[in-house]
Amino acid sequence: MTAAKDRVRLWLRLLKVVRGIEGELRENLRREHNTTLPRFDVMSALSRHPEGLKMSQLSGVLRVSNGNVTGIADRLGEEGLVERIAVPGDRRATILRLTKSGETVFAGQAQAHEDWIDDMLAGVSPADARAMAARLQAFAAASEKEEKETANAQ
Amino acid sequence: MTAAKDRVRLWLRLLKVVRGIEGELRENLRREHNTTLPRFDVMSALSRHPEGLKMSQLSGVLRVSNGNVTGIADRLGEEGLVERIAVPGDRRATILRLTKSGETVFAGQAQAHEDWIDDMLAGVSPADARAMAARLQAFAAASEKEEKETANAQ
DNA sequence: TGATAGTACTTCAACCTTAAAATATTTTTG
DNA sequence: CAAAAATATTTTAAGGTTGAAGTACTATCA
Repeated sequence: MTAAKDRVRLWLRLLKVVRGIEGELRENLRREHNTTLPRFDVMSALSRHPEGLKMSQLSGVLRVSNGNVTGIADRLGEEGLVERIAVPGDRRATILRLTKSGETVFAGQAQAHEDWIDDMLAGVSPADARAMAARLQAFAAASEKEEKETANAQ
Repeated sequence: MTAAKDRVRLWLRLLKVVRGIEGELRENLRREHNTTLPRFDVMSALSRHPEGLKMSQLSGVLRVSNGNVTGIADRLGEEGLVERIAVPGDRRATILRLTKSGETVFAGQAQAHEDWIDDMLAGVSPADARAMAARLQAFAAASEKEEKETANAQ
């Protein structure tokens, strides 16, 4: 009975902490780098795939809708930070990748991001950080597994 | 040096888990209750204050912008779930509160919300939930304290 | 091969979100 | 008291987000 209440309380705390950090990141990105968290997320994903990602792969790894990525890619493209590249052999698909300029700009943002997080989570020891990350990883893995099984059962 | 990387990894995991749960909640709210998370959040805050909250108090407790609450209140108002009430003695302010209908509707949503969370976090024991919630609470308190001191120092 | 199903992406309408500007009112203060 | 500062809310412009509909292309298979 109370178990549910305990879990809800945990969820609300989790949400509050994450939203707080997210808000501060958003504000820092805007103020110091004139960008947004979604743009940062897209560039971050692309930076981990120097050869680029198809639009659909990108929305897959970011877990956002297809149409969403279209708009962000458009705006990043206008600023010359990313470019769309045709996929040989499939005229439906497009690959998005960072431009040289995009790589340079992102490098600066990524370093700042790491510093901000390190600062905000300074109260968490590296050991605790690793322990919690491992727990969360286990939880996320279990959730995904269950999701798949549910999907298969349909 | 690695401390920063450990903390960033923790942050990314945290973000992933919270976004996953948030996404599922959003989808459930839409599918089963024809509403959204922001609307649920507003009604939840109001349900904890049966006498209503001023618009500014509401944006304060939800930690969102003023203009944001205006729009959500408008839409909830159109459906008769909340009502704006004049504040005697201050014609600038408005109090927002749940209508009878809003209370009834929210009661159903809140129960479903609790069930969903309990289900999604079933893998977390009540003891673990309490322990983590306490940690997060301490972290949030420390962050807020620091924020205040920084503000005062200016 | 040619209809049909499937895939990749974009567009659309509706809503959420913010920061900044605008409006209206109250409080402070010279 | 009148001007100025502060407060409470709304409006606005720009962007983010979704699910669904639309467009274009590719794959299947009868």
